[in-house]
Amino acid sequence: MPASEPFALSRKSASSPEAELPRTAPGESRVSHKGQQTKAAIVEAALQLATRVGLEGLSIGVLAEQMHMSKSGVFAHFGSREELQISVIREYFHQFEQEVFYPALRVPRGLARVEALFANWMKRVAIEIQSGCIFISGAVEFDDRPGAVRDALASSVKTWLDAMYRAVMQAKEEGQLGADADAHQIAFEIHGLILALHYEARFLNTPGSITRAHTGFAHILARYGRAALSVAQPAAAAKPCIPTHPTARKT
Amino acid sequence: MPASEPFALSRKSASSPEAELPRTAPGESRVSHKGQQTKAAIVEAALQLATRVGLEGLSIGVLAEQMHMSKSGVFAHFGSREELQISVIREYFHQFEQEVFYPALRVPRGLARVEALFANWMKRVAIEIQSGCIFISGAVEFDDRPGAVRDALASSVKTWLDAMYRAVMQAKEEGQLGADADAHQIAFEIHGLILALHYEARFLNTPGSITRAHTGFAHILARYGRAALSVAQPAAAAKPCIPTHPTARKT
DNA sequence: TGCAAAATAGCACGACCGTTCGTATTATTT
DNA sequence: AAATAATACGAACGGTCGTGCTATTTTGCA
Repeated sequence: MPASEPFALSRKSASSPEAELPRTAPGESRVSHKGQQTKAAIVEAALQLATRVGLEGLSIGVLAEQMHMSKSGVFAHFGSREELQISVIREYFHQFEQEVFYPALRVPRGLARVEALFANWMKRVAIEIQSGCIFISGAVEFDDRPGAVRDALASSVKTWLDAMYRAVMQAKEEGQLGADADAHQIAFEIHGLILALHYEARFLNTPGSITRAHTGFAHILARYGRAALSVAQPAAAAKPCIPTHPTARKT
Repeated sequence: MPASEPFALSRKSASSPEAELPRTAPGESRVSHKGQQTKAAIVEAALQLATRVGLEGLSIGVLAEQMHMSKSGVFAHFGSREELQISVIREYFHQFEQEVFYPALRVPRGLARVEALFANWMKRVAIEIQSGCIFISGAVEFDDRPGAVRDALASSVKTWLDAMYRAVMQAKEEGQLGADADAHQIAFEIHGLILALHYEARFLNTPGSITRAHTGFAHILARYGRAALSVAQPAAAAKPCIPTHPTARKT
């Protein structure tokens, strides 16, 4: 199981809105699920650890003592450090999917969905200003290091960026963006806003970064068609549909 | 010598256009300069190494064997790994200054200088797509790790970003940008373009990234005032004044 | 309840790390 | 030329890391 291709996000159907615990429902129930439980717990702890210290800084020893387990006990679940790192990436991608991508699918395709995707993305990054983001730290750690980890990382990121691109493309097809709009260019500029936000807010502690990212997004939309109203209405977000709205945030 | 504050870039005067070798001219000529020579050579090699593996990946052992020296011999020049890392940051900042900042000062202040700064910055990042950039990797490695290294890194980056901001501010003061232009916002968006270029070109190998960064910059300028002509003329750059011009590059 | 299998612990290994220390080899000055 | 300081070396220390073994415990099913 080379674990390279992405795990979903390309399949629009994707019914399951919430499926956390190990599958106990269907046919196969042979082996004990105790192992899968603790493995899931380990991955969860590893993800939390990796967001702070990076995938490279992720150490089995530290992870073990945090889990109140022995090093070898933790190690046995993965067989190698690489496999642990890949499991973390897979888990992170899954959370990203659930928090950012799927909720935006409930918004009609077009500009509204693009705005929902961005709003959800921003919401996540705003949290990651404290914790860190392994898609960003991982890119730096593995940009010169070929291997399975880099492949899993790159394919995950590409899958997400491509989803963003497709949403922009749909908005263009629906005539909401003007025929001259370059969807790849737009996706690139949006990506830049997210990266600048992460850099300036997390590393430099520059105040007002969140607002600037939102403003930058409005600028991008304002360049094409009559997207005037969209500037003030970032559209629906995740579950609780928090009224949280930008244009004035602390950090 | 805590080595925290930036090293120049804030002083506009800054006569010396080229001062490489140790100062043998003025009064103090006391100690031998053999040590300083090899130390400079070590720092140079360390910088080259750090751009590829990061400041955290920089190992004294590897550096030593690359210099055909013993570990302790290399170590003695710095006294600690931290001091080595800080020396690397200082050297990188100095090179950045020479290649990006000072050449743009020979261009008249205003929009032209902003374009020159960006053009020079892009030229450097285009090279760093292969080698890496310690301002970017360092931000990821030290965003959660307080200390002297982080301080040196952050102050260097801030100094440069502030220089960019001041250039935009001057363009605004000269009426070339429109009174509604937010200089901080513009600097933020430019920073995002550079970061997106680095991410997509270096990590994802996305073709066309360089062109997209240039296009994004043109979009930013086009939003304010009648900067139509400026889109096609990125202005003077470094020494050789290479005719290199964007709008069509491979990577 | 008993038993195979899965899960975990314990231990040791080799590799690499930054750092220290005593000493030898140079360079520079007197 | 002798005296002295600056450089460099080599070996070793304590530490952390991932990983490979072999026991031991725990789990789930008959």
